Amino acid sequence: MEQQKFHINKLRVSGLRPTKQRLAISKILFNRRETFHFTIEQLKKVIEKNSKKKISLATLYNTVHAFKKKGYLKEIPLKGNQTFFDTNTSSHHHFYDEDTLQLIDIKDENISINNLPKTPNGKKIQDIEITIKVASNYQKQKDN
Amino acid sequence: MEQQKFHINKLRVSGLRPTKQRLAISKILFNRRETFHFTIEQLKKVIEKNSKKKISLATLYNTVHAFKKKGYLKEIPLKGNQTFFDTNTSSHHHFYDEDTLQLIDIKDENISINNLPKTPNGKKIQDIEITIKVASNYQKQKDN
DNA sequence: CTTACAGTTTAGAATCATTATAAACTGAAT
DNA sequence: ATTCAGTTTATAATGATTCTAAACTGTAAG
Ligand SMILES: [Mn+2]
Ligand SMILES: [Mn+2]
Ligand SMILES: [Zn+2]
Ligand SMILES: [Zn+2]
Repeated sequence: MEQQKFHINKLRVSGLRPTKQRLAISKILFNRRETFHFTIEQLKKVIEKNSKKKISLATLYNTVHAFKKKGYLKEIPLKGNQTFFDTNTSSHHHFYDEDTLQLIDIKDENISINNLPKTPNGKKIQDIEITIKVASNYQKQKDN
Repeated sequence: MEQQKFHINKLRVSGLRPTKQRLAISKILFNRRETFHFTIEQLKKVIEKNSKKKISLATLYNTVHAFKKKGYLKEIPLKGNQTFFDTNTSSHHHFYDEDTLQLIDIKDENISINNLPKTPNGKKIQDIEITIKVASNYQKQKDN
């Protein structure tokens, strides 16, 4: 288990105790080649499949927010009842598939916005993240 | 009251009975020169100021959703606990002031996105709306 | 190896925006 | 005036998230 040590160290460095729960969640979130986009509810299901001991919902919330605070996760601004998290913490854009409710990273670094108007007086831009809703054409638009 | 007739007609044409409540809400929403961005809670407060008879919260929700369905309001995709509505129903972009929690229309028609990557297979773009978060520079970024 | 304790986990309660329910009310057609 | 579908309303229900306070545990010190 080389990964194990890696995650333990990462947690220690962050001032977070490497508990069983945090390690289990770390493995599921960060032992991946691809970006992982998820809601807490989705994460719960993955945990229930992969882990024998159950982790309480409160701990899932606690841990995900702790990871976010430490910069290991990003929260994705998306309207809807549930909040999305993203293991890709760089500033980037998304397609949002309204059929499957899945986020898809836009890897193209060349995407750009032109002719941006001046920002309101005394304000600075904090963040620009574009979410492009896509769906199968024939379907009715969601009543979101 | 020319406006009154206008709103009554608009409601009738839409297949909505022109009730006292709907007329009161119509006046507040649509007798404006500027776009109005609001949450239900904000609308409730404006109503309470301007109208002697109170309108139940359920009716506010019902009416706003009815107006949205008829195309007189747009729901703005914005993360957060409360949903925003917009009297400007055209496709357009926003600044979101994180200090005041206010939406501001971007009127510049020339804004454009360049180098958009191809959409996922079999999917069509439904909507692109950009929300640019702004805030006073000196402030800490919101823990949204 | 024990002890001690801050940090962590947990079940369950609380919160809060929104939606559902079902009874009372009302606009408007007859 | 009568009638009834459409509407309003108080209230309950829902569902995601946060809070609470008690039990537990990683680890530093002895
Ligand atoms: Mn809605
Ligand atoms: Mn959060
Ligand atoms: Zn992403
Ligand atoms: Zn607008």
